[in-house]
Amino acid sequence: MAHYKSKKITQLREQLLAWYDRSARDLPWRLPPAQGLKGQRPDPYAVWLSEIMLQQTGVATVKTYYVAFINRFPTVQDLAKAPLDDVLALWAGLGYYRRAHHLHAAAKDILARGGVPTQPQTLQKIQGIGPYTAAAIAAIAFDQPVVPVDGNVERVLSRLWLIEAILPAAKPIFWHEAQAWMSTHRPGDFAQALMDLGATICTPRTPACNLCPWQSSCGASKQSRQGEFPKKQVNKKKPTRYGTSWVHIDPDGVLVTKRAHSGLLGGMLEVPSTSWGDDPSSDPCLGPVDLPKGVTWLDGGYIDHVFTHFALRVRVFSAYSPKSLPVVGYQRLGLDALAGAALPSLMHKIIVAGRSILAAQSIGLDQV
DNA sequence: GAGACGTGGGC
DNA sequence: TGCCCAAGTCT
Repeated sequence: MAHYKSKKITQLREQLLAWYDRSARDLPWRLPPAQGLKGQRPDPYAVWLSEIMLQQTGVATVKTYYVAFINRFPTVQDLAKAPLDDVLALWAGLGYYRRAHHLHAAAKDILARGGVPTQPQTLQKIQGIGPYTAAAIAAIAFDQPVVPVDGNVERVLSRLWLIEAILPAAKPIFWHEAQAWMSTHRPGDFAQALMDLGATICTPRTPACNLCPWQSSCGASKQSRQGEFPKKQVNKKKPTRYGTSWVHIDPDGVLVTKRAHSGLLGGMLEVPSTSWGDDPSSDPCLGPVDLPKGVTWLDGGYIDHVFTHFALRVRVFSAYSPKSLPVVGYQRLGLDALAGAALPSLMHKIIVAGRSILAAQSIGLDQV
């Protein structure tokens, strides 16, 4: 590290921390910087939980889930002793459900370890905690001198220093660049300040450079090339897959079953469905053979849903039975229990579509 | 290294 | 509509 850059970094650190002291976002899991300056630290459990929820997920979305989660499971003990299904139900709609499985297993692990580890190296041994999250928890919860590198930090640093390296291959370069900022002076606040800057000022599109404490030092801003950074590999187009689902409602509720614990929507509930294939005209009769017999299936059209790596078009059929109709291998989910169930957004959409078709036909009016 | 893994919002 | 984006991790 050249001496001039080291000196520059010290100055920039102070500018950013000063900005953070007056501009820090007020977040449910966060300790305000003023309290941190008085020697307080946030609850490591809260920091860990928030960081897991924030992986690839926006702050606005996480807030609601975080509050519900921390109220239901105020401590790591509460989480560790809870049934997995309760955890999945609270996670429903947040996505990346493997995170919830990891979180539950990690709670037991953390208990066994006597608490949340303080060192990045140890933190990374825990399920669901990678290089970023380990550094974030160590810095924010324990004021360890590390600089977590997430998408915000990559964007901010690439613009500041005009780093042309292409992500994600260049992740090691960014990690190295970021550690040059490491300091024992307020490392937790510095980490959060960097992320706040990326989230509120140095945004992907139309950054608010005029409000940025680093504007006069920013290479991209000087050259009006903010939009070029960070350099990223272009995304591949995602394929479309097709399937069929059946929404069956009787007095006990809608017919559902639990998906396998591994893979897509792992451990979550689903309505009877075909597998999802590449053929748009695949025969829906290839679906579950144990659907209720002797009911009239109404065609509910289709609904579209987009996953990370493929788009999905599901044809929906729905039917109502005025008397209980149990099906082997399935359970009934009461219609008043939908909101609190482990239903992924996709399945929620499908059920809503199925119900609206029945309602439109005035079928089972008071029940559907 | 590349692909799997959700969802909602912005433009 | 479609594409990008959001505090990544695991295989």
